Amino acid sequence: MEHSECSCEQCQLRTIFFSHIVETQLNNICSLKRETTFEIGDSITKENTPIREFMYIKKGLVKLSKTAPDGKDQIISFAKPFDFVSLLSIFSESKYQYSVTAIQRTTVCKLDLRIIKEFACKNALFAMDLITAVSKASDSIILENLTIRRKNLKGRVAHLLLYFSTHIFRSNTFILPISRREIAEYIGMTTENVIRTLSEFKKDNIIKSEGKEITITNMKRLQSVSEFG
Amino acid sequence: MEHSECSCEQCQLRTIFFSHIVETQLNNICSLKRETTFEIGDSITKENTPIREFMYIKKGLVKLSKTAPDGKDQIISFAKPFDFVSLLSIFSESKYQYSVTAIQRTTVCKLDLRIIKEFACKNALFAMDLITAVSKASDSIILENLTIRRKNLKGRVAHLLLYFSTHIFRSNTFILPISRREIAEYIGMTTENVIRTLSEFKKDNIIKSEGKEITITNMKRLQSVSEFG
DNA sequence: CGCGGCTTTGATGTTCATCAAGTAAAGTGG
DNA sequence: CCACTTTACTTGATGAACATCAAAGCCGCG
Repeated sequence: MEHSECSCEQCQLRTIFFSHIVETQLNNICSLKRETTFEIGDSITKENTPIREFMYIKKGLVKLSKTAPDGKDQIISFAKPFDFVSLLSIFSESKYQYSVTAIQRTTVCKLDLRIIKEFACKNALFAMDLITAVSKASDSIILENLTIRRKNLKGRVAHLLLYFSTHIFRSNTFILPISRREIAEYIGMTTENVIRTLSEFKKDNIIKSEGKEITITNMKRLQSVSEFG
Repeated sequence: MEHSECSCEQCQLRTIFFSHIVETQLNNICSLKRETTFEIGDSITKENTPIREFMYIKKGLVKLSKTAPDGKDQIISFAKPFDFVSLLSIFSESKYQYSVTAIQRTTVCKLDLRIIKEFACKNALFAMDLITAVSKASDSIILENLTIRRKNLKGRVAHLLLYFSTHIFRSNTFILPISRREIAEYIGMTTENVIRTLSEFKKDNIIKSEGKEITITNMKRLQSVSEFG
């Protein structure tokens, strides 16, 4: 974890997320921000710790997870910049319900949550922007979970590969930022069966893979497996 | 579906949900409300239809569901009064992502969504209340789904029985408001296996059941099945 | 270098879905 | 109101899908 600075003037989030905050107030907010960079595997927030900050991802990739009573992790979702993942329970709970962990080098901008709440209490349009963001973030998690639940093992693995290929990397070739075990924790299957499925995709020439490097060689086939599997 | 009226003066939701709206404005809002009563099985909202209204449940019980491309339904959650289920995607989407159906005689209060949005845009404290409600509603759905996913068949059925017993009816004896198939659609198993599990619970003297009437006779045992199963 | 974590494959067993068949209950039209 | 159709419920038999257990190779790291 390291601290760095990046100019607020060029921040794209500024126009998207704070569009209803006037310039003078915004500069005020920006002057209070703390920017932090997390390395792969670094914990950004931990479940059951108090929520004190409002955070957004400027760069990188994170996973959202929760540890079950038996010690096993469940991955809830992944988030990239503009996904505003830290919105999830910050307005309903005083403690994090989920952990957030960097799965790529990730830069996060933090603001004191009290300041954000104060602003929201005074600026209704900003509050409305927050509602929309919260609503979108939760909606996509709920929908994605439903989608995964109705697929079988192969369909789920195919779905995950397509998710990273189209949503995250926008390329047929990419470095999987997560381990086989993490895939399993996300799709709700065992590590062994995830590996078996990937091997099978490889044997059937649907993908090429070497370690974490994946190339989708037969996109149509993979899509069909995801849809009907 | 029938229309009726119930005095706003006694409405409990008034104090909870509209606590930051001044009396005169509130009376304004209340005068625009439309109250509707739905019978069991009646559709309250249908997925893919435009969202025009802000709704809250005053009485009864509903299920939230979505139809998969193959025609099979998935039940996302159940909601009782004060659960504000219609909050789910109304601020992020223009169409309902989910269907809401009455599983008990249910009374719903409807307000033009534009009016609510207008109020929220002017009244930041009200908007903050909305954020909290949206956040709570989605959080509990996401958490509940995670909880169910890590249980096996018996654990899931036990969990559902406990959910209705403790959350909804607050009694060891209750009339299940849903069919075996709906239980299956909620916990993600087949109808046959839900029935088999209930029969087994009955044989093991964990529950008594006759049709939809359920009595939990061995609560500790059922809790243990839910926890470890 | 050795240890632990990640990956891989195979063998085995359990859990659960599917298929089939029948009863009961509830809605439908003549 | 009764025959008819449909939907819900139930049980059993079978097989497929998936978890578990075991063993070994690989890689990074202290």
